Amino acid sequence: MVLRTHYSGDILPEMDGLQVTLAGWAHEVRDLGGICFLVLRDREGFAQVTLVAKKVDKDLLERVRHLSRESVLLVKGKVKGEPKAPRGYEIIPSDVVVLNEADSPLPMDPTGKVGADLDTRLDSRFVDLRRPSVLAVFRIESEVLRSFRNFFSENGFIEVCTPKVVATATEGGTALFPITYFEREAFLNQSPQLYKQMLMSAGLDRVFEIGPIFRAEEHDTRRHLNEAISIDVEVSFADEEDVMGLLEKAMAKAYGDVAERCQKDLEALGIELAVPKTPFKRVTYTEALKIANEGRATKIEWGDDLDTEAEKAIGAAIGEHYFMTEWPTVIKPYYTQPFEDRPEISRGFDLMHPQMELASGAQRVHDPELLVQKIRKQGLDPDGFEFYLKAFRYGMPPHAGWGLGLGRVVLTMLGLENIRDAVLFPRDRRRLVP
RNA sequence: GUCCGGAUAGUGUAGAGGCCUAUCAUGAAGCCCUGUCGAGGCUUCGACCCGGGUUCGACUCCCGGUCCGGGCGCCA
Repeated sequence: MVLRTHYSGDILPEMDGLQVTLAGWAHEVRDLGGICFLVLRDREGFAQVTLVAKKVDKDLLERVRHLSRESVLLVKGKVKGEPKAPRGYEIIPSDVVVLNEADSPLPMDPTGKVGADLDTRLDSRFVDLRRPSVLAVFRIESEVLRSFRNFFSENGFIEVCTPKVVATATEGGTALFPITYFEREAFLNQSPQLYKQMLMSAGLDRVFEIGPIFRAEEHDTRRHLNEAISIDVEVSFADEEDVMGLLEKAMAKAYGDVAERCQKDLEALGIELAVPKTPFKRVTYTEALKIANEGRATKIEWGDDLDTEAEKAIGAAIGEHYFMTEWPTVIKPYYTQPFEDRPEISRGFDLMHPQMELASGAQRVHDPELLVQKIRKQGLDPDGFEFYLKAFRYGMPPHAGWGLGLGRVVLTMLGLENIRDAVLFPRDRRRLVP
């Protein structure tokens, strides 16, 4: 049985006289003596509950006056259209039921009158999220997810779920979290990459997955976490240009959907969202390197990965979303297809926001011989990849795909300062709780 | 990992050897108040991260630790 009849946001001044039951938290009590205002907060906003001393039951007034902030309440009463009240209405209560009392003092101030450090906020995330501007980020994130799912659905994709517990450090390179799997050692997967590819051999043709990835790197920055949500896509009989096209369309649609459907949340954040124009610019690695090396003391050599300074310089020069293409084959993973006529350059790409990398993808190697060769070249043992390589020997179509970080999409979309602001319960080098 | 900065009531802060019995806001408790909307007024409560050192005296200076923030690194 749902206790409430309406959210605060559902009520309009025209509903004057209607009997309603609201459920939520005691945001504030303003006692003026002869009149007392209780502000009830729920997910959709605030409702003012007005108690006039002379007209209301004495016990009820005393109870409301002594409510502890953030106690959970049921307010039964009548809607009264009232121009003096916020949003043009107030509730004249017949009863206020305390469902659960909140302790005092609170671990942080949910009204936002007094600030709190990010660390304090994350320690008490359940209170932090009671602030509309904090909740707004996650409603927008929900809309981004909805938008991507719709986009994939409209484009003939199958949504899949691949295992997060895996046997081997499949891709090499990045550090994995080891776990105990009965009597064996296992790992938390760093990417659904290999599984997506196997599903191409299976003939699923177009798949996407939205799920967690885990990286045991000891990075300590505003844009890295050890657990992240990846939006992963793989498409058969397609090349890198095809999947870049999908990615930029999906991104523009996500921005468009948020701009259209999350106006209240954007307002709460004070953001006017500009939808990026498609197609995004294509910048080759070689061109980007030229920009990065301008006026730089220690030049980056062709074939080296770009450091943070370079990424920022290029981002500043381009000023909008762009794809970085034609990466040197040596700095891309083994499953990245090299150009047939110029094997030193690959069909890998990154989707960049001026501030940071958002996604990375490629036309994949589908020839098993070449794949084995490239695995060896990367210093890895093909025997460990047998479960994966097997899928390439019995009819693997050419395919391409990408992986996009959800947190970074939200972070850059909303201009947040820290990836931790875009994740409900972030996991980093130090934080494992809550 | 490394460099820089920081740690003061529940929360956010001021104070830079004795002025500290530590500032302000918020909060909590109480009182006054009939239209508040960050209500207002009055009273009360509540704190110097840990360990060592320097000094007559340390919240303040020095050393070490822990934790936090930022930059970089690491990040197929």
